[in-house]
Amino acid sequence: MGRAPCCDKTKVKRGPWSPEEDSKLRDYIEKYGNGGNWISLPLKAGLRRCGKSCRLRWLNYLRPNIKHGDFSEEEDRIIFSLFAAIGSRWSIIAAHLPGRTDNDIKNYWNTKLRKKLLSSSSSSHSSSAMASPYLNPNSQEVKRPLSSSATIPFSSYNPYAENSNQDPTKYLISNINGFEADEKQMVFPYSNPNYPQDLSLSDSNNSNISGTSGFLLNNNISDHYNNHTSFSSDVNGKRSETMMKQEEIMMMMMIDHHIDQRTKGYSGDFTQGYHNYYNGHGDLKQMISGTGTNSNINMGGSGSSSSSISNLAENKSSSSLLQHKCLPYFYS
DNA sequence: AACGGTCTCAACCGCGGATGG
DNA sequence: CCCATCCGCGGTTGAGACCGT
Repeated sequence: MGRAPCCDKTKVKRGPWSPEEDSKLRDYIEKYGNGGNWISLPLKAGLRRCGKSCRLRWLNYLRPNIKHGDFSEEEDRIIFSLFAAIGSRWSIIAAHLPGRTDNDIKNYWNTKLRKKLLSSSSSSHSSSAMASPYLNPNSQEVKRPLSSSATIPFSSYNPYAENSNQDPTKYLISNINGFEADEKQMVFPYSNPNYPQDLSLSDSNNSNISGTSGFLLNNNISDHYNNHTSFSSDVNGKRSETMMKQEEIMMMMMIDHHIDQRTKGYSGDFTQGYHNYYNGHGDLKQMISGTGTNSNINMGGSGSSSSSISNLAENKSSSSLLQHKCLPYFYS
């Protein structure tokens, strides 16, 4: 016993749209809008089409400012990053790519990007730096994090989702920065331009990407946790383990992104450290939870700090904090 | 040129959630 | 609270384009 169909399939046209139909639909919507009711629109617009078909045609093809054609590397990067964070939530991902539709991104992922991952899994020297975060370093098997069969349901993955009718990605990101969501705010891994000091990366004094030092992760987040009581009260004064895991993942993505940017044009090996800059015993989780003693993390390579850091990767194409530290959540 | 296999992407399907009576 | 209706989403399909032989 299935659900009743939305329209009489014998009375509506199906299949590809003709230019005449496109023109009728475009003219009608530009004149009257959809009137808040797609089902009744075809009749009013003089189209023998299902309302859902009209909606789809408008949203995916006819509406203004739709971008067709190849995706840029930057768009690839955003898709990869968001897919790693939230899985196949195409509409949310599309919201961060102006002019792209969820359908476009879904098709692009299924036909191109997924293959990019597969090909990178069989090559230890992938040319795609962004592909690496999705490789399981142990099995060399590619999995889709947070797919429908993922181990972490989204409701628990984002403990704030049920309290927010906002785009959960934005909500999450805004909470990382400790501020209200801002529609104009750029999505992670780009820092909030209004508050660049809150969570940012900068090059340390001795930033030689071929070895001696590296990057500083500047974190004033714990201050915000202390100062933003309404945020804290959302979770009864404490941030959940899940929330902190998410923040950790987001930070790793940001660090990866920064390293990728900083090492453009550099083809040699480099090492990537991960430790408390001053005390040598902190880690990202401590920093996020506010239990660490410092707000900086050195992302350096060899040199004076090398004895206390753990080198996570030796080759740029496979070096990724996300790969090494984030995947346990996905694969557990 | 002809054919078969592969790829692309617009369109469809059905489900879950939101909404309103 | 229940039910009907509609919307939006993610998964899937299949016609046509493309490619290799």
